[in-house]
Amino acid sequence: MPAASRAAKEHKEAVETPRYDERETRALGLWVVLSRAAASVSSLSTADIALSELTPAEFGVLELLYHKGPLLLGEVQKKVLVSSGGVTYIVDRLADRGLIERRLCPNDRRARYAAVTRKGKALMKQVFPRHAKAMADALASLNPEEQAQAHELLRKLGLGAARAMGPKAVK
Amino acid sequence: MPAASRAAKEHKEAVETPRYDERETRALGLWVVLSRAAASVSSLSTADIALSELTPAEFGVLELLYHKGPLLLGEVQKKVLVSSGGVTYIVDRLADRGLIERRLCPNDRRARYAAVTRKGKALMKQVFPRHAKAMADALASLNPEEQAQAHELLRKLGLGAARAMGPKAVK
DNA sequence: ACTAAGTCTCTCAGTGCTAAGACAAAATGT
DNA sequence: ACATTTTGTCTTAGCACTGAGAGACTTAGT
Repeated sequence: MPAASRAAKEHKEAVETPRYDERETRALGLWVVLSRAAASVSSLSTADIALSELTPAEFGVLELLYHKGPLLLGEVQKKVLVSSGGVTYIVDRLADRGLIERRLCPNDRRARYAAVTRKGKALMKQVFPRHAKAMADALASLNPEEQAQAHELLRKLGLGAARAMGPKAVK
Repeated sequence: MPAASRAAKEHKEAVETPRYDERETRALGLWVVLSRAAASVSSLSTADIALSELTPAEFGVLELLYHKGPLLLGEVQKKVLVSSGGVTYIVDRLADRGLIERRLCPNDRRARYAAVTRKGKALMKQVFPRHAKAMADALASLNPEEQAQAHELLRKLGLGAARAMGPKAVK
């Protein structure tokens, strides 16, 4: 963008946007419905997951490993957005129940893989389809077209917000 | 992803990826971007609120009382979606810091009002505008039109999900 | 009146998580 | 070769909640 037209645009906004806080009102309103929608859907998701005697975070890790195969704990952490201590805790619990197991990493003696056991696979095979259906039902108030629109908007929003918080990784 | 290439990709580690129907795939994908977007925006919100030495829940209660005036604790609970024990806890903390105070209810001796003190008002007066701006920035990757679309879709989604979980109040 | 049921707040034990730091191993620089 | 920095996981302490229940009070039914 040429400097001249940018300056023109800035001038224009400064002049023609007297109600500066309309932007904020709109944003706050959107943030309210966003967090409420997420909370409601999350509540349905959690309720379904609880039927399997798992917490959402446990389910998240188990499902991740089920669909992606064995992963290093650090990779798991990046995917599920939990602190490093949290990953250890969750993996401990799943391992105690025999649903996953830790494996040594041949190239790096600090690292550990987490891998779903046969028991874990059996559980997911039984539980995941029901969960998928529960989520489809939870979002059914939007028709496919609307879901596609929402998906695109939220993707954009999520990326923008993630960028805005900088590369601030979860520790 | 075409079924053929997915099958080829799976060959590596014997990961079982049964085919789910399109409705469920779409719903799961939407749920992922929804929760990620909410998490990112929430993270920005929390970071801003933390500058005032408040947790998000404390800020939520304080802001609610600031804008709506004194409310019974039960009313507060309904608005901020926290358990009854949580409301007591949060109100305790805000009251300890002198930002709000409890008041007797003339008509019902069980009930208590929570009301923002002068100190609490002063804090909000100083902090809220900055927070509003922070949220506007956090959502700025969507233009006003897109924000309006997202608002409408999320409102619909949230209402549908809330209805689906029945009148299951927070205890 | 009296009882039963409902409502409002608070208590308390328990939980899933975070943050900070410790430790070991690996990568990088010198 | 060695020192430094970085990386990957685990440990520990602590926190912001939740859930179940109790006590105090009100309301409704008889």
